[in-house]
Amino acid sequence: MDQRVKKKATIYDLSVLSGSSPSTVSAVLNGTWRKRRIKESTAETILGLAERHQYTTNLQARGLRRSRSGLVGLMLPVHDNRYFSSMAQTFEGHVRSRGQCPVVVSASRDPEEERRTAETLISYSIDQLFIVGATDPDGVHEVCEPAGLKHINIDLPGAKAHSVISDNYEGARMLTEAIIRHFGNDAPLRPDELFLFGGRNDHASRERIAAFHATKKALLGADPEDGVQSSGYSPDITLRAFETFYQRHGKLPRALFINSSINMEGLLRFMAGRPAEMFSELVVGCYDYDPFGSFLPFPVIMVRQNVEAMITKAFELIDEPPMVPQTFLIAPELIQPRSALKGPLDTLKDIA
Amino acid sequence: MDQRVKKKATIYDLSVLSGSSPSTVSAVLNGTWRKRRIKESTAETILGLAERHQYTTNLQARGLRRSRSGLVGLMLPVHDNRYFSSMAQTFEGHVRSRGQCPVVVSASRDPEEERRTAETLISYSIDQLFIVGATDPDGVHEVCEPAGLKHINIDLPGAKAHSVISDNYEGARMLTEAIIRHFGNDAPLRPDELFLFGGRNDHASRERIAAFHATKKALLGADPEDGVQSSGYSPDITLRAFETFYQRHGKLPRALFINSSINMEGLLRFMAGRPAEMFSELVVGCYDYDPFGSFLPFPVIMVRQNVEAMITKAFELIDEPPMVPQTFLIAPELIQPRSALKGPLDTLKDIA
DNA sequence: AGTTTCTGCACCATCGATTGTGCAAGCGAA
DNA sequence: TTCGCTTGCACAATCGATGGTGCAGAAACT
Repeated sequence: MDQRVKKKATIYDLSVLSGSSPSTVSAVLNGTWRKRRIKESTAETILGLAERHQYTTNLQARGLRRSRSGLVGLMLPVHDNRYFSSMAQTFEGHVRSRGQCPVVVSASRDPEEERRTAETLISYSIDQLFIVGATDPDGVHEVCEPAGLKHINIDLPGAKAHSVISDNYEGARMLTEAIIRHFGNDAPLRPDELFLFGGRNDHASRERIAAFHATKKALLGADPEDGVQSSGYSPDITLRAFETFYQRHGKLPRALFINSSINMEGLLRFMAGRPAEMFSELVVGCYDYDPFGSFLPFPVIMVRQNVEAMITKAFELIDEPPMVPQTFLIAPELIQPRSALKGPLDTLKDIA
Repeated sequence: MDQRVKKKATIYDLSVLSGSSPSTVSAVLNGTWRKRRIKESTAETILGLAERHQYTTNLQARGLRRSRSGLVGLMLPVHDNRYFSSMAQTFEGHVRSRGQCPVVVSASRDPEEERRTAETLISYSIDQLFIVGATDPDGVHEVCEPAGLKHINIDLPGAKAHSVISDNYEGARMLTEAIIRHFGNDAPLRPDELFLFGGRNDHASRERIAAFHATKKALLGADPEDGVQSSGYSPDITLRAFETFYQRHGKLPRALFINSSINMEGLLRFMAGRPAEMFSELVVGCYDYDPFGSFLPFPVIMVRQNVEAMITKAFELIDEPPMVPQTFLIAPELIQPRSALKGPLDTLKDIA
């Protein structure tokens, strides 16, 4: 009946089998046949044959002809992190519901890699590109623009394309305030007891650091110079920052503002092998939400960025972009310690 | 100089500009020009023009002609989980180092979606497909086989394609033993104080459950019937399982074997809003490693599956597959509480 | 000088689908 | 009967790159 090891059926095969021309077959299979005034019975015949012979469209051929592919790209800094992986999860849902195919790749926060990755995706004629947390969004823009690829920045803004980012200043303000207030009036926090770890010189870090400074000053009346330890987005560099701090001061601060969950992993590394009691008085604020991180043995106040809202807004913008590049802020949410929130996985059905 | 809004340069454009034929241009650009005895100076001219005009290969056209795409697919159940996201991260590294383009998609543990996703990827002529944790690996195989697509199962085995999975039995044995031994001899664990939560009727769960039973019997001398609460791979169903248990017994077990980090999130949800003291005596073993999970306020012994080894083995197998489908076991590793291990992100460079 | 062997490249079919255009047959109206 | 409109489809160019084949001219050899 069917050919077994044979190659896949094409419209030409179906054309021979049905006695119609390839163009007719094509029209029937891609749904434009009514517009082309193909008889219903002809269509049925062809659809039947397609079914029987397991026809599937060669999307590379279609893409070549149409010069688009049905692929929608998401470029992440990294996969292995709950913030970005929830981004990927949410993104996939949106893309699928539009009948397109999501493609998720990471570019390691390397500007060079970011551009190469964008170029590769362009070579596959992807239809849209969502650029998350790029180190050099405008560099990616320079690649997308001449190719006519619609793109949008998420999480870290660029100057040349629309951006949807979380309101880092407000989030960091809330977080700093929550950390300070957590101590109450019995043993109030002193300005030199609250430090920020993590971050580099990107827009998000700058905003967060600015809010951190401002809020400390506003609520604690002062803000020593050395309150910020940049340590990039690397657990190990953050670990070393903690070790250095510890060597110098003989202890950790009473309170920490940690710039991201990746930096928080640096704290974990610092904790490993040291006695749990060393951290029993610690209060931590972490910009990013991780369900497990929320249940550590000390209070961890977290900021959850509203991924769903960011992605939704990004789709809106990419569909009908305003004339001039704008940046949209999405309000993040303060999460109290010991909170287990629902995430994108909760929309999937599962069986026991 | 350059055209700005103009379409992308093609080999035909370069052909005109250089005075060579398209096939010569093609050969030069794809590196086969020595084989075709193209003069070095001709090649240089063309490469210069390509550079100047920002030529990039249209990979859909190449893919159509060659009937492969340079894309390598990874199909995950979900993104938003450290096990799978580390899989994605590791996979990307391997694919990139081979000069190909990784494509990561998730299929929600839905057999139907899994097959559809495979079909879509096939339509793009992907070169290889790595199928991770599929609910119906053989269903996916049925789709890949006739298309001649090389594929391999990871994490959950199939009968029809090679599989690389973690040694679930041994992992669960170690984990169960570690949980039991954690109690020492002062207040040794009774068989009815250790319960397993999570899992469904898949190969991994079955192995783990079998090892759980066997080890309980071996070390504790008995194993009550109701020691296992399946709750799929869903935090919410797991939450309900804990609630039900709690209602029935008025307390949690002293010790828990949790089938995966996703189920562990169900425990988090149970913890949320309940006093921390309720869990102060708890000992948990979790099959899966999550750095934050390792530092919860009670001892959490984890099993880390060796993702790097699994991916490496999978690439070996997909490159030169043995004749008959085989399943390869990769030893997982027992992780003591409060461990912050390095992960795939640590291979990336970062700046502070 | 005549023949063979290289060099260096051009020609052209091909991958599979899309889409603008053209045209024959059928039908109704004049 | 003839004109004109509609119906239903076929034709053929096209998207961009690839690779088998063939062929001129130069070089090497007898």
